[in-house]
Amino acid sequence: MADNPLTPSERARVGLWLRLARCYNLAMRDLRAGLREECTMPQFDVLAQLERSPEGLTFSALSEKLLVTAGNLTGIVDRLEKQGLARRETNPADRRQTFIKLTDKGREYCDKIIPQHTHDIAKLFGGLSDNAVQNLRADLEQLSTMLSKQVEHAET
Amino acid sequence: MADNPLTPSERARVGLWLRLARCYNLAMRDLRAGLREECTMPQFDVLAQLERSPEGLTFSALSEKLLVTAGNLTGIVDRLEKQGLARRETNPADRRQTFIKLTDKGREYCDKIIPQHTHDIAKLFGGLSDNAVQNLRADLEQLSTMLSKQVEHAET
DNA sequence: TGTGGATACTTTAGGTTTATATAGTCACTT
DNA sequence: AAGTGACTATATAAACCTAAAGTATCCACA
Repeated sequence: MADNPLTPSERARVGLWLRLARCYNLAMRDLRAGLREECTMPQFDVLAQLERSPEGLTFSALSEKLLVTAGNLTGIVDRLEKQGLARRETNPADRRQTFIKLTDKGREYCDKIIPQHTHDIAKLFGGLSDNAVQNLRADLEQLSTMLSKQVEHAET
Repeated sequence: MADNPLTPSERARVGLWLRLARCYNLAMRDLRAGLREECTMPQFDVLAQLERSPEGLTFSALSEKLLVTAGNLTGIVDRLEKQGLARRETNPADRRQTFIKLTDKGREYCDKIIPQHTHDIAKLFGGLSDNAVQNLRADLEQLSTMLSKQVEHAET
């Protein structure tokens, strides 16, 4: 059994990561249950992005925003298309690209489901004071930009 | 287009959730890459739990700790068993229960891979000061207990 | 001694995710 | 004008994940 020079500083960072993951999973579980019977979480994420971009979004744009691989989006968009909520539209100027857009039905659907989901989120985090929310939000904003840099740097 | 009474307070909570999810996904992506070729993240999570419990863990205990459904664990443990890293052991006192334990090979494997993963985490979060880590860790701890209560309460 | 209810794991069906491979398209170079 | 390399979307296999239904076991109580 190799004696393991685990410094307090390392231990604290592991603890940070475990708690971050736990919060994410707890919230995810609750919010998924709120959407159930409506649509899946990844499908909702795509719809919510499309709703903000009436001009449509390409697979790569969605991929960056949602931190999901483009290969993955193929299937999600397939299912949204099958439900009549979204549609593909090839870019005539660059036939490699495909714009994904909401259908009218998809837009109606968003008008219903986005406020509902927003309400679920507000309720789930309702136990925090507005002040605590502001602080945590700012800290996580800072953390996410740090992580972006870190990951980007590690790739090179 | 229904005009949408989205209060600043709600908006802030949605922002908190989006940033939490973004941090989780960024970190997950990086840490998964560090484990690749070794084992998958869910398999690692199970191994790390087993390593702390030499007496073994039941599916339900693992399910609670990892926030993963028991049905899901069946497959993960199957794969660990196939790799010779873990084994099932029926509880003679209650034959409904199964203890999952590390094999010797599994223990050796953990001795190697856990410190490596710990190092990856420490490096990924290395950009934060020890102080910032402590604060964020405490805030997330508080958030996770609040979410647990909230979810539990919602179930009733 | 049954019998009903609870518990523990497995199974099934539908989705999601990653990694990898493939093919079409475009821009730029030679 | 053809070739190279990069970008975009798709296809596939293996793993993961949830919810819900199914099976075996245990326990309390009549």
